[in-house]
Amino acid sequence: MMMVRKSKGLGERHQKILDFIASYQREHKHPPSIREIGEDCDISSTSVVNYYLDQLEKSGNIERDRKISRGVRLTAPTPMGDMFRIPMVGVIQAGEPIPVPSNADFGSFTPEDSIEVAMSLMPTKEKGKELFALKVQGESMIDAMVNDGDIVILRPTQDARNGDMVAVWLSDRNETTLKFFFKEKDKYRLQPANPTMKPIYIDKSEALEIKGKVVMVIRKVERYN
Amino acid sequence: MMMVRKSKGLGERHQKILDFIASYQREHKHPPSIREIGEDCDISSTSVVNYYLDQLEKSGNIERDRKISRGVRLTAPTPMGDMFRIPMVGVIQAGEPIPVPSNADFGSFTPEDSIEVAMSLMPTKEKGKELFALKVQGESMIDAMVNDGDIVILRPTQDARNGDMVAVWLSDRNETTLKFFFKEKDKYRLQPANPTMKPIYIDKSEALEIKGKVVMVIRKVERYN
DNA sequence: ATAATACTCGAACGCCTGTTCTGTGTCAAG
DNA sequence: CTTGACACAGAACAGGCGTTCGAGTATTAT
Repeated sequence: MMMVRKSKGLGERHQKILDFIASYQREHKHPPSIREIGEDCDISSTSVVNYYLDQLEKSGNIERDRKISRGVRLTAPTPMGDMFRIPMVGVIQAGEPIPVPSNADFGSFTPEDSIEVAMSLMPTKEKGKELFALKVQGESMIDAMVNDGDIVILRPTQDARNGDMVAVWLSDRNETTLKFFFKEKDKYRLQPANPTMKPIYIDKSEALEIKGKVVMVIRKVERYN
Repeated sequence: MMMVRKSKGLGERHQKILDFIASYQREHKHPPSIREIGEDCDISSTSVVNYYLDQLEKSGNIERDRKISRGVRLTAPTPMGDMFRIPMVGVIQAGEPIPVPSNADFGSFTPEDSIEVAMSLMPTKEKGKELFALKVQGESMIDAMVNDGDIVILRPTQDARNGDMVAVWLSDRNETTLKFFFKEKDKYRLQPANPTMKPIYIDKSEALEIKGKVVMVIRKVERYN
């Protein structure tokens, strides 16, 4: 017959250490040292703290940077810092060209004119790319299911694959629009996102400038606050 | 005549240090040491790094925990921890009721079934509230400018003010819908977000269950990645 | 020119911290 | 009883790290 001393994987000691790391991190903005953990959890020896820390690492509750001071960090509750800052470079509306930022602009973003998006929300490996955001002005994009005030996040590009939602400038028509892009035999098909609406066709002779690929749309439904 | 050596507040050296701290933090999950900064920025003396760090602290670009190893952290680009974790409790579609989570559910969110939203994106003081997210299934919400696959974030509530976008369950019609809510003299007007579409009117005798107020809509336009 | 300021270097000091090793007591299995 | 895994203490070691000081050089103002 075999009896376990502590119920299962995590004993009371483990939990207390976990809690302490979390609260310490919140308060000090950086992780505690082994000795600080020991002090709080009434462990007089650093080796014992190390002992538990090893277990917590094996069980996946924490990560450790060995040899490095205060190299403990919680795994689960702290995926933080994983936010993406995207510069808000202007507005997008039917009658105006799309303001695509130059590469130089990406370095000097102004915190006020940018939005933050959690990385976990980002489509796969769109992360790390140069993205920019535009605020939709007017109701000219409703056929793309994008409303006035919405924020569209795009990645600058000149070409698109079939099925991509792109922002295009139709210089012949002097118009900016958001559509799904399909290249067909002798023309381009620009399909509205709203399935009840019909596509428009652009002859390949017509000027069609793809400005970017839409990565995300964010709609804040706040009202007079 | 007065010439400034470096353009304004931040010189090239300052900027490089700032950039390095940011990239190091991303890669190592913890801040660099003074010596590591010096190595990267071609500064041979730790005192010089300290010299610049002091300036960056005074100018408010970084925060320092003196005496503590790797106690540098960016202030501006790292308002981190300011993310909101919202439980994804299910799907919303025309033919199905809305799964509103019980209060107890909010505590035990599963990281996998939740999304993170930067607080700066949140409508004013929606922060700290109990919010939940639903994934839109089907194209039945297109009249609300919400497409298949979109994520709607709502705040549970039973009543709405005029102009709020609400998620309602019309039990008489056995239908879930997202509409702008207006209370009129003898009936409710449910206005589609798409301005080209007509509102529907619900008599006050009909059952109209408001399940929540829409706070945000997020559309990820990723395609087969 | 001269002085003040900004910037840079190198080295040494000393604390902080993670690591490791030895030793003790408990408890259950053989 | 012996064995061994487990939980813990204490001490010592070695390296990492922030701090400080003394000194030198360039740039700018007076």
